Amino acid sequence: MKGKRITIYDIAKEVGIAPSSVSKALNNLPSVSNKIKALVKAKANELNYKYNSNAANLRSGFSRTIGVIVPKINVAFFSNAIAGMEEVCFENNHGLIICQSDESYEREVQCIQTLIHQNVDCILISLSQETRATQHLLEIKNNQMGLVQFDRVDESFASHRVVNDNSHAAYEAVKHLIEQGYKKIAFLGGSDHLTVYNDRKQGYLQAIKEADLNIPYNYILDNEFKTETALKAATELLQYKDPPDAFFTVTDHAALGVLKAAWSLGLRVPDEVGIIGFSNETFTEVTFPTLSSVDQQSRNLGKAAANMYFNHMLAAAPVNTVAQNFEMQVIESSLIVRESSERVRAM
Amino acid sequence: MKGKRITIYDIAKEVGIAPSSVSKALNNLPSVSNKIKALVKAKANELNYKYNSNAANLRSGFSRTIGVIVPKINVAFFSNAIAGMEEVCFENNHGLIICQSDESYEREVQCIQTLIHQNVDCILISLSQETRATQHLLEIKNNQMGLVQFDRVDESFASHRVVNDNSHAAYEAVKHLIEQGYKKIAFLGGSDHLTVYNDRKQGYLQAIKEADLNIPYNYILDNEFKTETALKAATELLQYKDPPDAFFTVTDHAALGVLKAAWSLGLRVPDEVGIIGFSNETFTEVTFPTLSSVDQQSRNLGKAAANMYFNHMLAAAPVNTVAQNFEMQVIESSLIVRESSERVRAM
DNA sequence: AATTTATTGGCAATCGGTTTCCTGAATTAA
DNA sequence: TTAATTCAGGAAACCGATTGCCAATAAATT
Repeated sequence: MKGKRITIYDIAKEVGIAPSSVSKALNNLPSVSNKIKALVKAKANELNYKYNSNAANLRSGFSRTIGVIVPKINVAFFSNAIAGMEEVCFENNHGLIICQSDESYEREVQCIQTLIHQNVDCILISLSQETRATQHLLEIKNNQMGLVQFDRVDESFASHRVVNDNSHAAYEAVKHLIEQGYKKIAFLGGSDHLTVYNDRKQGYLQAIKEADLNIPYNYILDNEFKTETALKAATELLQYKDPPDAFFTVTDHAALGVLKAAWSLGLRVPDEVGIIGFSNETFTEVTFPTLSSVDQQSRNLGKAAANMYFNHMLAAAPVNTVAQNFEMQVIESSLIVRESSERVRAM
Repeated sequence: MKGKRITIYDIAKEVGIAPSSVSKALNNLPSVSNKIKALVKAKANELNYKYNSNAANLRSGFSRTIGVIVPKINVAFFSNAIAGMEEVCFENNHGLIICQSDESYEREVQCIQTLIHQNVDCILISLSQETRATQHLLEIKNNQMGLVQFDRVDESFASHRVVNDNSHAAYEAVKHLIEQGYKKIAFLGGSDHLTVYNDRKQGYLQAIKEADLNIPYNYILDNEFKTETALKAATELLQYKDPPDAFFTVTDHAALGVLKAAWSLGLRVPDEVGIIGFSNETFTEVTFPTLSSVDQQSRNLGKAAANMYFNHMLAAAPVNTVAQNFEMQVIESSLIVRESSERVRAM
């Protein structure tokens, strides 16, 4: 740190008024005349003054910064969500600090510590795969900071939330498969302690039930959300004497695994095997055939999460801190029908 | 802001020593005994003390935070680079603030202002498409903050830099095409004021020249880095009476466009048309056929950019501020050969 | 035993805005 | 004209950690 930074004291001296008045002028407070305001602003500009948010934050208690913790920053869903958050923060003149837990509970706890030290005003978090406890979330609240859970949330922990309509989206997806004439629809799920995956499973089950389909129990698998494992699982299922004629998977990566399995077994998609994945990853548009998927509106979800803070927590006076009621927003997903699930009308 | 935050004063009172000693103990400074250190740390833990970085930063001048500005956060290359930076920052106990310029010069300037206000110690930046001037970069230096340009850099502006070996990588890619027997290799480039794209073009040209191939000038196009435009351009080129037999494109998206063009014209890839893209996007693995591409080691690049600060700027005493010599690191890319460029040995 | 040298810990200033309280002047009301 | 009310702007405390300097005690040296 070398060169002297321009401060409000420098401006005050130049203009010939008190530092406190400079502060008031720069913040457009009413107790200072327009003439002075203009003078101060002009001089600030002239001297190329940069206000020091550390100083301001220290005094005011607000950092005008919010933090976000995601499992993986380079997963399309999360990076899009972050892009949305960043947009909203920028509009509201707030900074955004990003941390990734790398799907580790321990890292997640560390991230929260870091953000507490940084004194962020609010934390937006999507839980890691490993996370079961919520002790660390409690600490956020103990430090008087805002908290918004998004996507991978713990429903038992009271806080504002933004989630997808996972169950309903899955229901629609499976219903679409049924409408296309598929009757033996297998399910490849995720870690079942994560509600996002579990909700998708419920949606699947509901659609199956409504259509009164008879699905063998071994068509319904958990923990098959990666390409490789899904490839293996699908290959096995498809070689049964009574194989599934369609797959609904909780991730696009799993859908890709199924596609590869069908391919290597010489089965035609969608004629002999229908496939729908989840998340609408970029690659779903370029596989052969292209993969149907559920689009989660991740960018909007991110915007909604950030707005949860700006609309419901920043302004809101902390009146009834005891009987708080938390907002819960559901972002609608939409089914993107591509080739892998649309049978040519040759029934 | 409600509940009182625990400060070093609280700890001091409880332990019965001065606040300054608490600070020294917590920072492991030598002028405090181990006994006191243990006492202080135990008490800090007990009281659940969180240190306030705003206060510390204000006094010390360092924020232990670095800022990164990228054109788009949700582009695989950048989100991976950011993931790498985040990792390095985390290891070094620094925060990372992320901003996106959205390919706009104006936004880029605003991002820099924001980061200056936040008082970050260093800014890592990859320039937007629109950016031509570097006035705003100068301001970073005027504010005594570190600056590292990465990927999309302005070579005329003196600063630390981390880039890919774009030219060489392109050269290798085109050489590979030539080795596969392609003779009429077209080039789809990017905005030519960006050195990254221009370097790739130079590498292409060099390989062409060395092989003494005769390429019609209209095979070499700029500003064709998106899927749609590349699709159109390739369709046109492929319908010439003397069409290209291969394409080298500066992005994978353009490569995808070419693939689609070949497809719709009924041309077989790689037999009749060879294709190599750039960036190794996720989707290159799942197209039909799969796309060869250049992997940029984006995560490593991000780590290198962040380490540039930790290794060369943080420790380095600002001795010869005038005759500074800037580090320039080149990250090696590697060619990933997939189906789209590997002709079955049927020559 | 006396004096020099280390070691340990405290005092107080400091970073740069923010905010409360207060004063003197200007405006309005009586 | 005098008293009451506004209003613009200033003085100073404050946020919480850091750090240079100093004092007191302990240790080492002669």
